[in-house]
Amino acid sequence: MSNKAQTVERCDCTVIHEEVVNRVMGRMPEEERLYDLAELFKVFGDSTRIKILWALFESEMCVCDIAYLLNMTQSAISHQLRVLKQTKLVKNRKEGKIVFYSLEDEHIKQIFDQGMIHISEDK
Amino acid sequence: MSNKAQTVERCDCTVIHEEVVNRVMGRMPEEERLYDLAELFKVFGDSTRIKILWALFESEMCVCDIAYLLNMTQSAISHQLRVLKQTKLVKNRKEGKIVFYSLEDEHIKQIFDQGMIHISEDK
DNA sequence: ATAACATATGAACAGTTGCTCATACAATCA
DNA sequence: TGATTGTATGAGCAACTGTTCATATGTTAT
Repeated sequence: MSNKAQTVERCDCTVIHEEVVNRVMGRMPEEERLYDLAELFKVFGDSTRIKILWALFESEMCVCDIAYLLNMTQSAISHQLRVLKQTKLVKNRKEGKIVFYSLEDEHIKQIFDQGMIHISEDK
Repeated sequence: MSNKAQTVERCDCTVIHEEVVNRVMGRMPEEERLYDLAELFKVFGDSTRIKILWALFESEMCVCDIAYLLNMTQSAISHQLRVLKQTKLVKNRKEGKIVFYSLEDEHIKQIFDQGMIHISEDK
């Protein structure tokens, strides 16, 4: 509605192709959804977390094993697992003092596979 | 090979499930590919860049129009377009003083769609 | 030429991120 | 009980990121 009025002052140049802008504006997803999408990708945008998730594609693992596998500190892994848990990408299960982490949603693999395809297409 | 020897000193705890670790280790993609994947997602991990790309799904646009559409500074958009160009996600075409940006690879949309599906599944 | 406009770019700054280190917590075992 | 082991967590920090601001570049119009 008054989207246009809101946006005028920030852009320091003239709108050149108003029809295009209006059409695209009408087809953009909600601001909040795009923000959430960016937040999801932000979580994927760290190689430690990518490695953890990829490891969990194969099997549930405890913190110690993941740390060993990735050649990293238990603390570093634990911190990252917390991030992954907060964003509902992994869940955990306790067995004595050992905590096993696994994927919350196997769907993630498809996103990674799509990403891999993109990377492979680069020359 | 000597992967195991290499990694021993960093992990400050005992490996508990050696069979699991070894199996997973054997099935992990190359370090570099996982790094590249993280780099790709890192680019997607910013809502400004997500918005720009989503806009370009619809139509090629010039810098000014994108800035207006997203209610942001021309400079901010220009900086982000540079990032997207460097990572080969967008290309541009010059027409007089106007520079039109468009997607380098329509494939990206599929990654975004997968991400959107994941977000929607959250309660 | 000079002015106007679209875009690019470098410096600077605030905010964020991922790790380390020390330590706390929790479960098991002696 | 105390010692050991697996995990979690807070503080601190160096590195990075995204924006703003000022200015440069390049094109068109007068």
